[in-house]
Amino acid sequence: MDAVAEAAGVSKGGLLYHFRSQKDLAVAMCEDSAVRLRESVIRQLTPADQRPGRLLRAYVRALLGEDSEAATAIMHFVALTVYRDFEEAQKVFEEDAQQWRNTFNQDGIESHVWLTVRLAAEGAVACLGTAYLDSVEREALRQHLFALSEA
Amino acid sequence: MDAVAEAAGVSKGGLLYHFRSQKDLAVAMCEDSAVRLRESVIRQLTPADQRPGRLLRAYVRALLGEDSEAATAIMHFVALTVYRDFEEAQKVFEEDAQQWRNTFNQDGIESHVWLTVRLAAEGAVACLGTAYLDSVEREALRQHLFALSEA
DNA sequence: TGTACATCAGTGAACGCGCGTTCACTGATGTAC
DNA sequence: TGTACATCAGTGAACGCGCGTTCACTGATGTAC
Repeated sequence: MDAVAEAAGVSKGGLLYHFRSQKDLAVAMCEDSAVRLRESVIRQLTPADQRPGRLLRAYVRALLGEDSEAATAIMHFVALTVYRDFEEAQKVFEEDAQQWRNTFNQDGIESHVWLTVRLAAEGAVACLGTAYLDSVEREALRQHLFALSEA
Repeated sequence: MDAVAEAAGVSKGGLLYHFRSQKDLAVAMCEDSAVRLRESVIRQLTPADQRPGRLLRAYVRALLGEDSEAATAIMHFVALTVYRDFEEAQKVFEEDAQQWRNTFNQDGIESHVWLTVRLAAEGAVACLGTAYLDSVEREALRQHLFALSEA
């Protein structure tokens, strides 16, 4: 709460005025991170690319692109992990998950392909900033995921 | 600390006798989860399978197999996420990461392939128990990752 | 146009509870003589 | 073989600090008359 209040430039009391409790704030943060990730992916859609898998490629760019975009993605996956056992947050994620399923199913590629590419990108995001994925591996993965999305 | 002490069948004081502080305990838990995952993967190695990618297939089985094995994997990836900014824990993970790189490089398949399959499996583990991956998708992914590991 | 009242978006001090940590103590086991 | 002392693996009560929450209060803005 201290950290969030400071980052928001508000007193702790002021923060609690907008969110009745820490749990409320947590749920709001989960919602926000989901929305931000969605917006980030949409920003990565390029009009030039209209082939099947264009959404998937935008997803990969959002997750494994420049660091500023990746930070958004990291936040969402950290939230998903940290609030894994927090019921109210899971409800938020359920809706988000269903939306993604729907949009990926309209992307024109087989579901086991987008599942693989998408989860590989997410696995990579979870490893960003850790010793499990260096920048060379990250770039190699990016290229291979683009290739897979064209099949 | 309460939860760990209770699970270990010891008083909180007794727990602190073995680990000088909560941080010490956290580092030990990270080490333990890394070791357990490694053991879990080794258990999944089958003598019948000597083709290239056999380690990768064992990895996929350990992460996406029966729930009892998957729980071990989940614990490791939750630890990696939760202690993302905890220096002492990252040192543990660095060594683990290097070991995995070495063993995968001896598995007889191209690095961008094992990177993709491995990260997809890890991404899936992170989603297990959440709304982002149901059991049908999990099984479809498993089969596709096996297929990719044969190429 | 001025006055009175209401609402809103906060402040910051105080509270109190949970939780990590400390500490004096204990019973069992080992060791020296 | 008995005695004295040391070490080990804990116990459980107490401590104290951090942190989420509450609350009385405030200044700015809006509204009714």
